[in-house]
Amino acid sequence: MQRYIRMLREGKFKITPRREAILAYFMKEGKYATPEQVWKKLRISLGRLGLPTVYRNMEEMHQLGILVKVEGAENRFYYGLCRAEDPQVHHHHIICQGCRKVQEVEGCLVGSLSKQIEAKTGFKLTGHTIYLQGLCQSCITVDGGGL
Amino acid sequence: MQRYIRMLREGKFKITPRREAILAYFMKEGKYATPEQVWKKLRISLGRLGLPTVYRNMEEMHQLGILVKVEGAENRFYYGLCRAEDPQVHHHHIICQGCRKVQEVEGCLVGSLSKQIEAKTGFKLTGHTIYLQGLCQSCITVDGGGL
DNA sequence: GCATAAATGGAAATGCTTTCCATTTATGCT
DNA sequence: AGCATAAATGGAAAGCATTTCCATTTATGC
Ligand SMILES: [Mn+2]
Ligand SMILES: [Mn+2]
Ligand SMILES: [Zn+2]
Ligand SMILES: [Zn+2]
Repeated sequence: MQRYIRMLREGKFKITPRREAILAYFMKEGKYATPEQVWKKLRISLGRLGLPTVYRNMEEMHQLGILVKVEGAENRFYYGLCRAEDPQVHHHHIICQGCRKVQEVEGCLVGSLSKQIEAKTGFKLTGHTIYLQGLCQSCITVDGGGL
Repeated sequence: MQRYIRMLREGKFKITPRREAILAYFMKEGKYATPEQVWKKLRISLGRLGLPTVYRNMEEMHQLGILVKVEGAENRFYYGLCRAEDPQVHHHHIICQGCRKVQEVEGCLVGSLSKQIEAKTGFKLTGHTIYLQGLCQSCITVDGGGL
């Protein structure tokens, strides 16, 4: 938690109850969620909470590297906590299709292949985004988990 | 062209002037585009053309594997023509950030690494989506191309 | 404590995408 | 060629995730 608070401070953001609550939510859940899902949950304990506030804060946290952002089905965006030691260091994530848990995948999947890709296509690679879907240990066994 | 027409037929879709026009658009442009961009262009020559028709047809073509669908910035979706011999055979695409040209990248970037990923994460991989961004030959030289 | 810029919430706006439905059209079959 | 029929189409309206506005509240440094 302190880690993420520090990242917010470094980004010149104030530490507010709403931001702490959002961080706590993701620390506890460990799964990816939409701003609306977070809002519905936190609204209860926080009394008052605006949906735009949740959208704003989650997007800011994404910009800071605290949250991963992925496009789910149905044209909505989901966010999950990035647990890498240093989120700035390029890496990827895999998301469980059963329970929506997010897990780090260290290293870059494209790095070692980039030369080949550039040779074959004639393009110069400037960036990439990878969405890995899978099933986590517990969802493999119970087949379906929690979704 | 005939290739794509055949794919439509196999999907039980009728061959209409609108569908032919959309295919022709992508054959000619070779770049990715939003339904709205396609609509604005085709509306002129077709006289009458509904934006929902373009959305519907492009999404159907995407389902058939004729068009690639990517999320551009600003939360909009872009489509580009898939030129692989057999679109059903898994492969990837790279998109030029300069001129938006779409090009095939044969083979799978994850395939050879999947065992490693599964070993490291404990997840079982079930799928993946890769967005490769780059600069095509002509956009490398003129730095910026056409965007 | 105080000043001040940042954060917040509720309402309203945005804007991409989809739905509705009456009308038109492609296609298979006489 | 003519017909029947399910599919396709367009215009208007609706949906809906996300953003913007702005008056009020609050975190933070001094
Ligand atoms: Mn991460
Ligand atoms: Mn392709
Ligand atoms: Zn799981
Ligand atoms: Zn280019």
